[in-house]
Amino acid sequence: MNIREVAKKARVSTATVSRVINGSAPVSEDTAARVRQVIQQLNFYPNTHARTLGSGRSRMYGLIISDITNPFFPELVKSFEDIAVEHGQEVIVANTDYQPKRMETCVRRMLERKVDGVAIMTSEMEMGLVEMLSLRGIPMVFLDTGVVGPRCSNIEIDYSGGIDQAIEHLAALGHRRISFITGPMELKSVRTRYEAFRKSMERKGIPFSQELVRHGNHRIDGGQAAMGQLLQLAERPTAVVASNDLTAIGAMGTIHEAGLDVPKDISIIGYDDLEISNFTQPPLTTIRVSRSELATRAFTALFAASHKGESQGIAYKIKVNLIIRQTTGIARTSKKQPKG
Amino acid sequence: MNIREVAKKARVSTATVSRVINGSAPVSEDTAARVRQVIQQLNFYPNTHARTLGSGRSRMYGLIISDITNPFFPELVKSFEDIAVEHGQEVIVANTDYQPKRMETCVRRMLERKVDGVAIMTSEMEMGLVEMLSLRGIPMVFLDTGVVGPRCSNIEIDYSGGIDQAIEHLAALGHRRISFITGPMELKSVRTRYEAFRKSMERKGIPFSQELVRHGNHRIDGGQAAMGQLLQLAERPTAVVASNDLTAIGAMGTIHEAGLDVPKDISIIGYDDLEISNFTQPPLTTIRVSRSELATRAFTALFAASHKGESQGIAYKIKVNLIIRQTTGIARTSKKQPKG
DNA sequence: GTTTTATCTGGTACCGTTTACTATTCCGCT
DNA sequence: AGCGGAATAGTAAACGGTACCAGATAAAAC
Repeated sequence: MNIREVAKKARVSTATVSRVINGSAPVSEDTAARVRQVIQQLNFYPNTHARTLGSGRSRMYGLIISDITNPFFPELVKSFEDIAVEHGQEVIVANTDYQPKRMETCVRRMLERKVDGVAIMTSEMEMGLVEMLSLRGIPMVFLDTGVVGPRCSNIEIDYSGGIDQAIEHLAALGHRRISFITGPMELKSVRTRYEAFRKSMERKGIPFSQELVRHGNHRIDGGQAAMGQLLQLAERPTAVVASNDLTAIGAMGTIHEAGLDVPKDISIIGYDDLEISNFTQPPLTTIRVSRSELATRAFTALFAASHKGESQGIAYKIKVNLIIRQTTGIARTSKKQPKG
Repeated sequence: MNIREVAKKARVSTATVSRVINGSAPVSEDTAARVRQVIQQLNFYPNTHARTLGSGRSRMYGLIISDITNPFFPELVKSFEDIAVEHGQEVIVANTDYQPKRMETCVRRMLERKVDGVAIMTSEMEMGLVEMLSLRGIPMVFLDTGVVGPRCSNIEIDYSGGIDQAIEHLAALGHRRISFITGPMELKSVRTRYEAFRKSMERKGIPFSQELVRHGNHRIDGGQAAMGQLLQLAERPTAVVASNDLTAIGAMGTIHEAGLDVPKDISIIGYDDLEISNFTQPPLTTIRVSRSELATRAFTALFAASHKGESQGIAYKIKVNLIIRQTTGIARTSKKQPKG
């Protein structure tokens, strides 16, 4: 079943069938109707590979993420796919598994499949790879790299703004001893958050001490471990800001196990606002990063470059906002430590 | 950059280059080395679309799931992808969003992309579509449909076995008043679990009453709502079995909000064993369905059919097992109801 | 020494579209 | 009537590989 059969049955040339399918050139209403009917009747659908080969455009975008298993990503993937399908594009996704090295495999897969553009939504990057794509004129969009150039857009998440809101909120509740649990420090976005935390504390005139900082891995177990260490402190924090929600969830678990209460003994703030964060016990106060906005921006940038001939990249900035739920409360006056 | 350029530079024919790339026919070590070097040097990688068009095989499998946002699926997707890549295949995934109608779009996308096989890991099905695939000789593998035929395999999850283990466990703890919260009853797998629950109760000689059954939607909010209703009961259950983990998590939330304790007042058992279920407060007792086993089986079935010419489908059965954590405990003697 | 066989290589017809480039028809206009 | 130009439709050359067929060479068998 191919375009030739359709053409024969509709008594037209393959070119005309192609024109009807793509609306790429005017076809008289009579012929068009006839062709459409045959297509329907034969249940014909064009072979995308042949299409790509012939036209040079695959109608596909690549989406590179760190790990589909990290709850931050599925929502992003879904939003991106939805909007893509709406615009007649397909999406192929690839995972880097947090390894910058695997990024190469991902990019290569994108190139082999001749994507019309690629959204790189991971923090771990290899700048050399940008070149591979850029060289071939493939539109790109990044997260937090800051690079914007021809066919290369960037989306910047206002991490600092979020941290500011968090510190502000905690300060208003009387917290002065605030911990921070980071993610893997290799990631730029993690360092950004950490730096933002320091500066924000400084700005608020809250004493910042290295002893209140612990490193996690952006997974639940990392949060648990880090919180474990913080609870060992002679004077433990009254509030903890975590680099992401999973870390915060892990921290909460450890606090509970230690027989302490959130938020009575310790307040917690996460980052991301995963869907489950609304259903933890108690529901997590967190800084929301809208995945759908992220997806929309990424798609828009790509679409502008690949379909509207927009050659200059765009620099977006995404605002985040603090969602106050029930893991933050008035600072416990530290005069009495149940566990000292 | 194409195979012709490589051929020219290596002073061989395109056929030879193709042979070197695919190892499809013997090539002398000298020429092969030369070709490989040129490929390296030019950083050449073949165009998959042209490859597919020429050979008729796309080296891609389709994976149809309900919703990537449902935490059950990402792990499945990942396992499936990993094993596929290991075998030189790629994966394209499509979501049905739980709508049987959208299944058609998914299947069509698979056909357009000429996949070498498709794994349909959703419960919502449209048997007519099987025909579309079957007609074109595309290998398939299903979840819980029971259909096995030429190039059509099936994986059956032993839902009943899991429910049996759950009821057994609860009975041993002295529970006699056990609730069940279902998922959307349109799904076969949901009905199977429900039926299994009834039968298992009967077998154990525990009185089963319709009033103890509530319907959820396999999402957290459904579990919350259903649990809310159960708490209204004059005599409320001492244990609840949920059709999946999300439902169980929702139910737990409602119980907490009502000022009751899990498992002291009410025991809870989920189904699936999501990653987060290990980190709820308290960690959820649940019936584990191994996603990686599911993925492996699905892939194996497809691979056997598409690469080993195995024409007869395979019927797999996957065992599940109860993971006892901390949401189940000794049944509270119902003499006193705090909220009556 | 000739035939057979195996190994290696080149030539080229596909695969199923798209897209120049042409060819035809039908207008309105001078 | 003759002409220019839309509007339609057809022809055929790409696109970048694969795979079949055939030729050439070398090794093996007789």
